[in-house]
Amino acid sequence: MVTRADVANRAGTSTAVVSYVINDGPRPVAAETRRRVLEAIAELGYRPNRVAQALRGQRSRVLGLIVPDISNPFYAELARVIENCADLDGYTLVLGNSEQDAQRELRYVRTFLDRQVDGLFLISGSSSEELMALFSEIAVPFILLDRRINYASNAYLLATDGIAGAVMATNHLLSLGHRRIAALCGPSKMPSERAKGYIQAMGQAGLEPVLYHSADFDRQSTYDLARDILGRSDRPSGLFATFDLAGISVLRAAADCGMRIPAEMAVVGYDNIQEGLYATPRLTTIAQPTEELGTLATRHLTGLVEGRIERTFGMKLIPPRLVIRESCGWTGSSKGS
Amino acid sequence: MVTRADVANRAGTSTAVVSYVINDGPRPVAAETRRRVLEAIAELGYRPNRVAQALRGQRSRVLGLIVPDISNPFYAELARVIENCADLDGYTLVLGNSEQDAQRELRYVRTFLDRQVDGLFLISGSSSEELMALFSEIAVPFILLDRRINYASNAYLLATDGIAGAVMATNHLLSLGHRRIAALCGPSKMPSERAKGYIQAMGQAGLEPVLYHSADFDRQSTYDLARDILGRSDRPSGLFATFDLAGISVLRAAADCGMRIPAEMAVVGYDNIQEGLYATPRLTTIAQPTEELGTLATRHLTGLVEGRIERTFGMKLIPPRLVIRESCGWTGSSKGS
DNA sequence: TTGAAAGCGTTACCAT
DNA sequence: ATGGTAACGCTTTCAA
Repeated sequence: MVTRADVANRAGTSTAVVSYVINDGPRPVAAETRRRVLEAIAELGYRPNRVAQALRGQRSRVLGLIVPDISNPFYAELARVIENCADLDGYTLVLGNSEQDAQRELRYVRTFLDRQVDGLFLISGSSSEELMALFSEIAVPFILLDRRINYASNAYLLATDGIAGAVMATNHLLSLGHRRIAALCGPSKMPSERAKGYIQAMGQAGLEPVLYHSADFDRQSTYDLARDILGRSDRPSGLFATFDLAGISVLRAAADCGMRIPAEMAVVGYDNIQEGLYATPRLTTIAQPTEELGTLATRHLTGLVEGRIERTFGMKLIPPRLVIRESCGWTGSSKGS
Repeated sequence: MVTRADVANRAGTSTAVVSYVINDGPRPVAAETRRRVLEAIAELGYRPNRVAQALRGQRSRVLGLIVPDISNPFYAELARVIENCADLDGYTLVLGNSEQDAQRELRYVRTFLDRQVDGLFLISGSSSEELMALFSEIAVPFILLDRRINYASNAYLLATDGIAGAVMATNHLLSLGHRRIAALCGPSKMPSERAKGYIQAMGQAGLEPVLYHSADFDRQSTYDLARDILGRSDRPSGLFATFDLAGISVLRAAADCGMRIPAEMAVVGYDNIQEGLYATPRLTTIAQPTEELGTLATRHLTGLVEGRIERTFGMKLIPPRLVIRESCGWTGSSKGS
């Protein structure tokens, strides 16, 4: 490994001066000396050791991202945006799959902290209570993403407005004339904003909410639940799947039950993952602006890290939007995207 | 930050001894001293700084993963397996999206190397020639994953046998009676093993291969291409999509053209991403054993890193397997999974 | 059995 | 304008 000392040696100067030219400061270097240093760097193919820099300075230029499951398309799409954005700002991303497990989340937070990450993105699958213990440990800027937590603490939260989105979804079904509308949610131990929005909209319409909970957030368990729901005699005519993966499972389950969508049942999803646009029928859904969410999150976090932004605690809710496609029938108002 | 010195202080001993108890060596510690140290660690909540450890030792316990695009389900699923496996072995994963760009791959390799990763997984989107420059820079154990590269160098390659898989796919179509079989491939600048296998199988059957190339590996461009193919008067009766994302685009395009699958056209995909099992119709495909691939890759890389495995250059090809579902019609032989 | 100290590659302060 | 050097937190050798 070629080190700074080698460069200094070759350029006939000291390591301090090499630092000055590399970092353009904190002190000036004579033009001629700078030239020699640059030359030595090029000749030796020297590149600074980031680990040493991280140890010495306070900055590693590494950001941590903890997601429940990277193979879930929504998180994968978000991770892509964040990684790209971070890379643009000169940050490297370390990744952790928490599997919705509070213990694992905590473990990753610690590991990342021990690795001196400059900041942390956390898409938590845990409840607010479980998170409290975690919060107090996080000594770097961090952003809670996507899942709305009942934080009483030092977090900055960035998400789409789940209540508003769910209200939109439910109202869309309502506007299409449906009255027996159910919601397909994830595991019940995690009451979501989306369920709340659905309940609220149903209440406003004077209707009784019906919630179904899947065992997990994956395809298999949502498919199983969907089969179950579709097989019931009191099955709803409109279904709000609180995440697209579940919505797509419903599509599949309906096909397997010989039930046509949207003719015999309307389905709205939530997230707007790419897959929904290619599903058959195309899934009507509530769009989270993934690009915007990821970009804002990264900008904010790097801003915090670099001290360009004042560390304010609070949250920013991005308005979701309804994307009308085929799974609820046409209203003729939009073609969707 | 609580450091080793604080612990030593509190325990009334030296930092060396603290090291000995933490690392269980390299030298023994008296039971009583060890007790005091452990106590101090617990009381102070001390955790070793991994950056300092990495700088001092030669090991960072970080592995790099470079994928073309983490939002591609196949890579996301693979990344998940790798991350889990690495975590089990005590390694943290850093992630890079290369976007199939040789320049970006090189940039990530360098960045990761500068961060002292212990090893590297590379799923390259580049040609063998472009990679040569890159290979020579990699000074740590590394594994080429999934894409078969014409390496002449120091890489260990782990992939499913693309030729065998493509032959399987083509033969399946052939066995169903199809004669006009085309292959839908990714960008032509990247001739794939899969295309070769298809050509080979067609040749063996005395048939003329027909290759179509999409502009990119994403859904949009494969969908566009599929529309184009389906609209042709000389359209094939069987289509081999060399990756599932493309296969699913074909499904969608067919629905939009009013063409029924498998009745009017048979489709086989490749990769066996989860999505294919929930698509309508369910996609018949060639399965890459993602779990096995990721596990083997990680085991091998950590083995290399830890010197448990001799560094042999070469490749390991895992046999793919045909998963028969609905998109080619039934042969009655298997129900698929 | 344990303490002191060198050294990993940087950075930045104190000198000159 | 530049050289020397301490310090970042850790590991391990050398001495005791």
